[in-house]
Amino acid sequence: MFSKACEYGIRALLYVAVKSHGGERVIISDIAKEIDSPVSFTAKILQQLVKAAVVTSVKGPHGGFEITDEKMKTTTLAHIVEIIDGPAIFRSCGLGLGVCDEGTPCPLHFKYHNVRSELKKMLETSTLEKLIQGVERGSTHLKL
Amino acid sequence: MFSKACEYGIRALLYVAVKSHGGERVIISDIAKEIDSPVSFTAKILQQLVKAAVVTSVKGPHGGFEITDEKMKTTTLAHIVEIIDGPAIFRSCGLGLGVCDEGTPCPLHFKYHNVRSELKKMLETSTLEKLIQGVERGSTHLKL
DNA sequence: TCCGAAATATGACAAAAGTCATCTTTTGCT
DNA sequence: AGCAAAAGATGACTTTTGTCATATTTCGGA
Ligand code: FES
Ligand code: FES
Repeated sequence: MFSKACEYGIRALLYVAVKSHGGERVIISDIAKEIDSPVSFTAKILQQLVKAAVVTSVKGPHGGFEITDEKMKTTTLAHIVEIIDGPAIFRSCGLGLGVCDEGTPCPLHFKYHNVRSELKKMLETSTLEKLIQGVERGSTHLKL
Repeated sequence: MFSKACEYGIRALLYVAVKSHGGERVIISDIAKEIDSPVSFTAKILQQLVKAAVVTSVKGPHGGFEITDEKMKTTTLAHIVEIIDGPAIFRSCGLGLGVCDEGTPCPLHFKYHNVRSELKKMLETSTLEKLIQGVERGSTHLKL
């Protein structure tokens, strides 16, 4: 469904959000350990998200990643997926036609369109703030 | 969402089904032309589907691929996706956790589970027979 | 029986995704 | 000023996915 980069990116961001919520900055090695992901790859993805201004980074001693309460509230999974995997999943044809167009629909178009809308809605209504609540409560997990 | 192999496979099967419905066998070069796909790659995928007994092939002059009315009725997109891409899309965690388990759910689990079920239902209720109706009517397309 | 048409099998190759390692830059602290 | 800790940048490498090409097998028909 999503790329590995996207999966790691979301999990990393959620972990940063949990820590930032508790007032702590977090370093990449800690993130990778806590979400069980490759360190360097995770770093690359976080860089993308820093550029996209979703998360902020601080270099040097006692540096690390952090995310503001404001960003937690306004950033949705839809944003993150679009940044990392691009908009294709929200727009492209399920059967691989060049464009997904009501004018020349593929045989699956109308049904697929529904499911895709559900997915989109789900991602658009999932903010980081909401998602970390379960993690803080210990009822949901970022690794197994 | 689906791999290219899967997209080509579905489109190829639908084209075979349309032709078989009209009593014609169809050769690989014709399929590739009509669904706008690479010939050799499409051949490989069709071989997989022949092994899985979804479609039948006949070698030699006037050979080609064909699919019975019975198979068109009973074969769903869910079957095809599972044959080509495997069962991961129906079962794996949206955030890449090793297993998708109610016991140790990821923060997205419950919402994701819903969407995934919708997708599954959609694919399970889409038989080849139903899907080719639009193609025969000219209202849906296998290439643009 | 021989020829040609077709699927099948195999492997080389290219592109993309994912992983790993190394070096550079920035910055707080002593 | 110098050290060490951290992100940032870069590139090599591996694996997976997708593509292309070539040989082999099967079989109908002249
Ligand atoms: S045209 Fe295929 S999903 Fe819209
Ligand atoms: S555990 Fe992540 S989707 Fe079920």
